[in-house]
Amino acid sequence: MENTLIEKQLKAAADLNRIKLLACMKNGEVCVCDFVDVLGISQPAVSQHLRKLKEAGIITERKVGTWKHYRLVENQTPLMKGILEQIELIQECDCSSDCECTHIGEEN
Amino acid sequence: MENTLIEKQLKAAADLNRIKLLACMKNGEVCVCDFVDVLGISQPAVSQHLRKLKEAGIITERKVGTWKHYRLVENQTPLMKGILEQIELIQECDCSSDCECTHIGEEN
DNA sequence: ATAAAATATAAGCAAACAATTATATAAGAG
DNA sequence: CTCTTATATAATTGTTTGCTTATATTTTAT
Repeated sequence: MENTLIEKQLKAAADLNRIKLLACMKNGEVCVCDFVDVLGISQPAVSQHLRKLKEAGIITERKVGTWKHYRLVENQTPLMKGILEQIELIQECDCSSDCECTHIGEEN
Repeated sequence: MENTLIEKQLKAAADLNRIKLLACMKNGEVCVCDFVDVLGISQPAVSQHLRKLKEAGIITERKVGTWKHYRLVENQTPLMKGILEQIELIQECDCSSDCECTHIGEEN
C-alpha cells in the first residue's frame, strides 16, 4: 500500500455523505435509489460519491436489471479496515430499503 | 467519538503533505523549521497544515524559545491510531533535524 | 530600545470539490 | 419499436482548499 493509495482512500472517506454511504453498506449490498433517500441529495450527486469510493477501491458494484447494487469490497486495505470499524461504531445505518429491487437476483 | 470528529480527523489526514508531517512526528517532536525543508513548501503553508492537524486534535505543540515543537498527542482516537499505524508503515520519515533547536529544553 | 529570527495570521488566487440541472445510456414492459 | 425506470455522465456554479506574498507577533540578542 503506497502513499498515493493511502491519500486516495483517506480523501474518499473524508466526507460526511460518503461516511454515511459506507455505514449503509456495512450490512451488505445497497441499491442506489435507497442512498438517495438516506442522504437527501440528488441521484447524480450520489452516483458521483459512489464513483469516488469505487475509484479508491473501497466498494464494488453489481448490476441487477436496471438497478445497481453497491457493496464494500471483500479485501479491504488495513487502513480501510480500521476506518470502517470506527465508522460502523458511530454512524447508524438508516437505509430504508423500501426500493422494490431489494433482494432480487442475489444468487447471481 | 462523534460523526463530525471522524470527518474532521479524516479530512485533516487526507493530504499528502500532512501525511508526511504525521510521519515525521512518529518518533517524537519536530521543529517547524525542519518541516519546511522536508515538504519544500513555504513556512506559512506548513503553519497552516499544522494548525489543521492541531484543530483536529491530532497533534499538540510546545514552545521552546522562539521555536515551536509539534508532536502527536498521547491519547489518539481509535480512528487515528489505525491511520497513524498505516502511515508509519509507508511514509519514510526524512526529517533532517538540522535545526539548532533540536533537543533544547526537552526537560520542561 | 532596536534588530533579528521563528512562527502565526491575513489577504488573494488558482485548483479541487460537491452540489445542481440537463442529457445520455441501458434494461424491462407493453 | 417506444415508453418508462434506474443510473451515469456532462456542464455549470458556488464553496472549500492549499498555496503564495505580505504583515504581525513573540522571543532573544545587542
